Amino acid sequence: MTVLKDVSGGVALWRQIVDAIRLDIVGGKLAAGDRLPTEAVLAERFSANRHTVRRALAVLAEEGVVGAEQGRGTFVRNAKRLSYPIGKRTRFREGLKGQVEDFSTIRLGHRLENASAAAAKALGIRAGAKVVRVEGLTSADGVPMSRSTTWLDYRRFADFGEQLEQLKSFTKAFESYGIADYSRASTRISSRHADIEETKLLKLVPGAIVLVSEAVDVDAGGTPISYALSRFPAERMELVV
Amino acid sequence: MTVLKDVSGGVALWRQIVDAIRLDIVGGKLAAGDRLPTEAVLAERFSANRHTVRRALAVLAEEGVVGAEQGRGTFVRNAKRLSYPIGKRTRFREGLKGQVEDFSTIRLGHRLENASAAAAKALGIRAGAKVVRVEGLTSADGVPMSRSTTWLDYRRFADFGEQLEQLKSFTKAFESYGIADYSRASTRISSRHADIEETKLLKLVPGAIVLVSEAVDVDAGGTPISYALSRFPAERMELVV
DNA sequence: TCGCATTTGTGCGTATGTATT
DNA sequence: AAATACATACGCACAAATGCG
Repeated sequence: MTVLKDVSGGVALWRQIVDAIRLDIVGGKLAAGDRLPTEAVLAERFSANRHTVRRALAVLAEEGVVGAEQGRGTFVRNAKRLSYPIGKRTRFREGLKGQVEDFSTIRLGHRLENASAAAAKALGIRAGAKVVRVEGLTSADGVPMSRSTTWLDYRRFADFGEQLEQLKSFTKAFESYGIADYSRASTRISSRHADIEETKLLKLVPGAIVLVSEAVDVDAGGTPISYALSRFPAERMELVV
Repeated sequence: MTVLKDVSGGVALWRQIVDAIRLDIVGGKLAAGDRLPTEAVLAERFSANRHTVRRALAVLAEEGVVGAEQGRGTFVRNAKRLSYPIGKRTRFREGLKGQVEDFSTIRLGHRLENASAAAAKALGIRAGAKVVRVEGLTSADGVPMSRSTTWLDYRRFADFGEQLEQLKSFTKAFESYGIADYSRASTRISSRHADIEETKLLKLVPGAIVLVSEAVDVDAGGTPISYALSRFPAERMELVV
């Protein structure tokens, strides 16, 4: 067996520092206009060299999150983060109202496929049964906020993809099938590094973290109608229960 | 201003491969006993050299997630992940019942400190006010599952640390202050890389991802009683709403 | 205006990690 | 297994801008 002497975890220190500082900022510990601790102090805090801290700050400056001023310090420039509420009656658009000006969802297409074990279990059908798969990408004020994939039982929602493209809204598409109301049955939240496709579509740097929500919606009678897998950039969103 | 030509995201390729394969396993695409694609195929899939893939597999083997057998292939050994329920009446122990045999929490001590802006806001007190800070580490079947820090208003819960050490349970400690019932007011979920302390205590590889839950509990009258920050290893846990 | 401490900006040398061939 | 190229991280030194007395 290969012995791994490796003590670094394959994630560069500067990136961990980027994540830590950004979390302090978007999490509210540091407000817009606040001065960050000096590079020397940050280096001490993260047990890193000042160069390494400077690299992290350079990344954040590139993003517009902080700005350095020679002789004065480094300051927080932009501190906003979106909160996405999760609950019984979660609706994407309503949830983010008031937080953003503009809001848009791009439909990335739909197709028929055979249900995975996870999708089948969630929808209460047998694995391998035909399901409609719908892909979408949602942006707020031009910044990608969510990459989602939704599966629906083909027997009940054969033309869901077309309905959705026409009606532009899940709520309305469900209405066209006689579902006046629906609610969230369960949401499972996990987290991982973004894959290549997500990195590109969500405009992330490789190695960024995504929050993954696995949601099952049910109609008024409690029957599962959709199984959705949404990926949120952890650096831009937090989920609120 | 320093120009960042860097296009890599500070995450080593072998680690991205580790994460991707582990995701297939804990996500259900690969079940226990399944044979992984050959190293050559994986190398092709990730656009990496076979050396790099072998390194990733070595890490997963070290974790016990996969095992390589010469001449036969590499197989999935262990595929389980725990689910932690979040809701109005979340209690840690009850939530994980049935999923684990043994369950233990180590109290890592407590102390007095001045409330951070976040803690103060959550507890409805002024920033800088005295708060009790309690540290804990919870393990299931000997595997660390959660590292948590809880803050409480000193004026109401001066001896909470001592009570907790004696009574061994938050619920009972709250009872000793006359709080027969409490419930979850809000939970915010975010995600980031584990810091050094978390890496050590949760027995993670450096660079691993933690799910961070910021929870506020309130008494029957709706008054905030505690503000807790829990960190879960994303590779071992998921949160269920 | 000057001096001084603080803080960011820059250069260079070295060691180790990463990834490929 | 070895050789190569590049990224990461550190240590030290010094320059440049700022703010204060």
